[in-house]
Amino acid sequence: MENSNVPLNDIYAPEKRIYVATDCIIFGFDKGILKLLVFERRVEPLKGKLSLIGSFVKPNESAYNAANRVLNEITGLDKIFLEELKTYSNTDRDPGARCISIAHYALIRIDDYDKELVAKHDAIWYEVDKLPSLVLDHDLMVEDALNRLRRKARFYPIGFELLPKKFTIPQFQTLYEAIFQKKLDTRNFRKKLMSLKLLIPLNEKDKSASKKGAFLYKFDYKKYKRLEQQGYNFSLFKN
Amino acid sequence: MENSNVPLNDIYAPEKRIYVATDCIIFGFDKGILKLLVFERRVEPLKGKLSLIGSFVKPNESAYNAANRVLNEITGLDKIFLEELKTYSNTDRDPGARCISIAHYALIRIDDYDKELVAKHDAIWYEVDKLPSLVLDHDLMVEDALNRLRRKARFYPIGFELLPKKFTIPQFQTLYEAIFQKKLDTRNFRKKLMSLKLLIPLNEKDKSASKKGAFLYKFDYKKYKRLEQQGYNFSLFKN
DNA sequence: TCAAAAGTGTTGCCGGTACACCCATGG
DNA sequence: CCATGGGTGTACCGGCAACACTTTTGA
Repeated sequence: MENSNVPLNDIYAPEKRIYVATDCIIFGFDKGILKLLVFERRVEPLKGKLSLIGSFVKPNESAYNAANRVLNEITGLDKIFLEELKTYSNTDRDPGARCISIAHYALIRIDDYDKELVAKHDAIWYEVDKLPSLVLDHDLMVEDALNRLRRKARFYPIGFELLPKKFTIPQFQTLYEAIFQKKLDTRNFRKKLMSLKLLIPLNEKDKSASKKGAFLYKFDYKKYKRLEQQGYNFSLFKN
Repeated sequence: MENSNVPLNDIYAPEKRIYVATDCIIFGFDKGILKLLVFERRVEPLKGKLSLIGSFVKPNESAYNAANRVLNEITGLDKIFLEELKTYSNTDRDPGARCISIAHYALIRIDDYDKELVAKHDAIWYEVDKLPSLVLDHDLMVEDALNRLRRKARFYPIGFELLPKKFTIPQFQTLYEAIFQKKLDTRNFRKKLMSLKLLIPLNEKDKSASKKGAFLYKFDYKKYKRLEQQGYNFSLFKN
């Protein structure tokens, strides 16, 4: 708004209050499958119904901070990938009150989070394509978040946000196949990923998935951030 | 939020109220220059200061509707390009009150709008790169909107939203040069634009800019929308 | 007749895509 | 010794970028 330093009752509308909340679409990747963290209500109202995890935005925090707080309460994680998705503000979206939600989406490493915390909050990981219907407009939020994730993953190598800190190229590829729901060519994917020069090779192999074992890498986050600020083009596919 | 059908005082936080507003970053294109519509305060407080045009979101409208209403009040225009940009919700962004703003950006044809309405609202078109500092966090909003416009224009031929209904190829190119702030190659630009097959040639010339005159075209909006839904790739440049 | 903008093709290069086989190893 | 997944190279093709001259016409 364009004003400030004026008494509230002067320019700030005395209209009916609008509540401000945030909801988080939390993606994880586990055993080759893309998952979503949702929350099952164990009490009335809407007992047994699934919903995204959210909260009101408190007076002393930004919407981003609110989303971050929610995420931290449930997963114990901090400083993870968290971005604003969009705002949902239809007047009839929440029959309980006039309430808008500033949705955020997050990418987390499933093996990092505190499993006890997750369980304690009645949160459950669902496979993205087996997710039942959620309350309110949360299905729409999930759909929008998936589209956003796909666009983002096409142009940025954000896959690493969902993988363990040490990961293999085949893991990375499996993740991308899960996101885009199609098979990718091993050689081309590898070539492209390597050409970004953002993976630091480790002298270690992960033998959990094969007898031969695959080399582990870690992501050069600092270099990535530097290039990103220079507007570097990371796109992993054209189509 | 995850709840509904419960008394307000039950789950809806009784915390200090957060006000919900929207601000519009309105782009126009006139005489080869990219412009922004801002609003000059003629009364205290902040007399003479420039600000974006905004409003509180009313209880009976969505944020998008609020932005649309604001735009309509000032320009008389309806059904124009209008998209959510992002939400600004830092606790200290508005010293007058705890207020968040769901910013939207709009692209309008300057020759279409009602000049009287604009003048009556103390609104002024400023060249984008000569824009003075605005109040609150509005400078940041403008910067974000410009980046968004550039990204959007790189992947979608949205230029037509800013041009008159009948326009010439050189006009289109000048607009893109204004957006990206660099010269583009005439032949390549034309070739690429034509290859999209979204321009309908008219048997008319516009001689206002040259003696030879340039052919006029109109945009095939329906075909564009159809292709857009199919996920067609419109990108006008790679870099 | 000239100034000023409109319009037009070709070529090289880079990057995307398609495609099939050998390697290493644990069981 | 074999089944399983890891890892590698090449050839074609389309699209991007670079580049200069002719056309039209009002003044």
